[in-house]
Amino acid sequence: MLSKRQRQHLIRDVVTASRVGTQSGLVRALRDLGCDVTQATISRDLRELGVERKRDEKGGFRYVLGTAEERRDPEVACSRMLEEFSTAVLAARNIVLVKSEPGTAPGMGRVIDELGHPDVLGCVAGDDTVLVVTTDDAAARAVADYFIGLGG
Amino acid sequence: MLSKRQRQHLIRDVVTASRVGTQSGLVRALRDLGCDVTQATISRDLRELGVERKRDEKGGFRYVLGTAEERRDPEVACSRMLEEFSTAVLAARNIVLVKSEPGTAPGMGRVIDELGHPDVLGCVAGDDTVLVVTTDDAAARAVADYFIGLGG
DNA sequence: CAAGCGTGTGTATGCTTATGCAGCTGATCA
DNA sequence: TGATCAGCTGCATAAGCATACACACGCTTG
Repeated sequence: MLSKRQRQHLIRDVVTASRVGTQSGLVRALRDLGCDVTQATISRDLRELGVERKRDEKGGFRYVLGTAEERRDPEVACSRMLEEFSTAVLAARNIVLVKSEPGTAPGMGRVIDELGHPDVLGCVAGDDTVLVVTTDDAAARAVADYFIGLGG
Repeated sequence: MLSKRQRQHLIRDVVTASRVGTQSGLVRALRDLGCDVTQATISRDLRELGVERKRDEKGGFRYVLGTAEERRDPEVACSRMLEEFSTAVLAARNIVLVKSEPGTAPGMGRVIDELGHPDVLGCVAGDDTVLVVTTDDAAARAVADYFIGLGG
């Protein structure tokens, strides 16, 4: 008998590697890998792992690992993104410019949108720059400071 | 009897505004709003709308609108958003202004971004307005016409 | 008009997932 | 040691969702 932790790890692997879309399918897959367990347990495991069931492109179902972003508080997500990828945060007039590693700006823009910050009107992400438009000049400075505080 | 389109619009509203987590709950909510329909139809509607069922923070379920990038065809997504939520599309210089129902602009902006239209440099979404910046004046007119064709 | 087709819907039902309950196991503590 | 408790699991079943089928309606075409 595998431990709960091992089993859940296995579930992650199976879900990542194959296209299983039902819990009974998962039960079978796990049995083939030497882990005998029932659907009820799988149900609870999937919940604990944050695995989601989505439609795939052909209309069938598929379990997928929840993305990091979906699991987190938006502010935490934003904080991590800023810590990891931002290279500069500047305020200019009512615009905040967030410079980031090449290719990371769209994701950065997304988490910034997710924040739902009241002073942020919206943002435009290029490849390595996010332009955040705020309500006014003071708001831009405040938002920039906020981003810097978050890890930018 | 409401049209399918109206009903689906209503479903979006209900899903956005309240925390309904079952299809029968949705059936009740819609009945209260004067739309009599069965669970089977809701099931099909949710699929067509790309609505997802997720755990909320307290362990219960909740339906949520899928994000733009999770939908298959960006043009279809954009078209739906425009049809349902836009109230005006205007071109001014190299800017296209898309006016929309209050609160819908951020979503609208996202699907417009998703389009990856070559003449669109980026956009900024407020609460009920999306500002789309295009390469030049002619592009703005072309893009505005394109949006109008899509259902704006 | 009639036939044929596509779309939308409800009904009934099957499929899938969630969960109450009880039993087991291992840890802790007096 | 025995009592107690928490965590994990399976079983049985409830809750919830998807869909095959049949029918109705509107459109098109000959």
